[in-house]
Amino acid sequence: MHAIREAMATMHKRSEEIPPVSKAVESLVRQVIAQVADKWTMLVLEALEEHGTLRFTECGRIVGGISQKMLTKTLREMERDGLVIRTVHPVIPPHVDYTLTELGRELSAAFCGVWTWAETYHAEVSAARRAFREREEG
Amino acid sequence: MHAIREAMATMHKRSEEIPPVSKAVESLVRQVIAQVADKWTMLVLEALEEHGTLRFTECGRIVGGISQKMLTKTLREMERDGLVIRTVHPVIPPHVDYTLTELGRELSAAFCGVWTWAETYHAEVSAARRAFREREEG
DNA sequence: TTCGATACGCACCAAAAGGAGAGTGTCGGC
DNA sequence: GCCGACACTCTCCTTTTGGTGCGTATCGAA
Repeated sequence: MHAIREAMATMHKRSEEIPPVSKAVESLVRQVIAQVADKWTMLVLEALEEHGTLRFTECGRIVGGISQKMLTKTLREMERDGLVIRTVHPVIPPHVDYTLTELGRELSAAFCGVWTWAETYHAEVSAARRAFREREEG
Repeated sequence: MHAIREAMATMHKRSEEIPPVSKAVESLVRQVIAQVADKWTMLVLEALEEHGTLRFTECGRIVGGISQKMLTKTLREMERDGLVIRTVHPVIPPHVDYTLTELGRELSAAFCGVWTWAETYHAEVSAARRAFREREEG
């Protein structure tokens, strides 16, 4: 918080010509990015994009390696941000469906480039990491 | 770990026709994604893409709200993953330059869609969040 | 009658993320 | 002679992330 205020103060000092509106928008964009650029969010987004409507346990199984706690949290945040719709069927045993909204589908499409990048360059990243480790050690 | 092994076992059971190679690749891709889909990494990537070569303090100022500790860590990880090149000029006071590699520039381009999404839809996200809060409280 | 299935909530705990502030080393300017 | 500049590192602290395991409600099946 202190750091943010300091940064704000610094920005204020040296950005007299930049309109103050962009600052508020940028802050919002950053906030949205920070919540959306999350490992689990990306994985759940992918799962829902690929499989359409999913139930809680099913979603967890497809994502893989996620605990119930994190799955609940991630889905709740996505629901709150308007990325998924949660539909409760009041039957027994309980039945809850999760589906992407249009907003969620748009975000999934936006992340597509990152997935492609990772698929294309993961070998290069591995190589860079090996080279770095050898440089440090050798 | 247990959850992962369970998921693996489940996957194995129901994916006899899927080649096992894709599993290793997917694991790598996920690992890369998890490290790259980070708030600070995205912000530093943006700063370097927009401003070209940057020095340490300069980079921190442009990103805004990042502590030295996190800036150091983020830049080191990006260097390790082959996203930036760190050039030390042995002068006094010290002078260190950070520049994106081709890999980094590609990733930055890949993230472009997410930035555009955030800029386009941040108002919708805010609205969804307000609606959610009212639903919960009211 | 007890068990399993579903979609969680809650409590407890470990690890990681992240911030604040102090220290470092050397030089040139005041 | 002391301060500031730069690019950090180190320590201490709080907050967040994430995992594990237990509890819950209800019904139908064994």
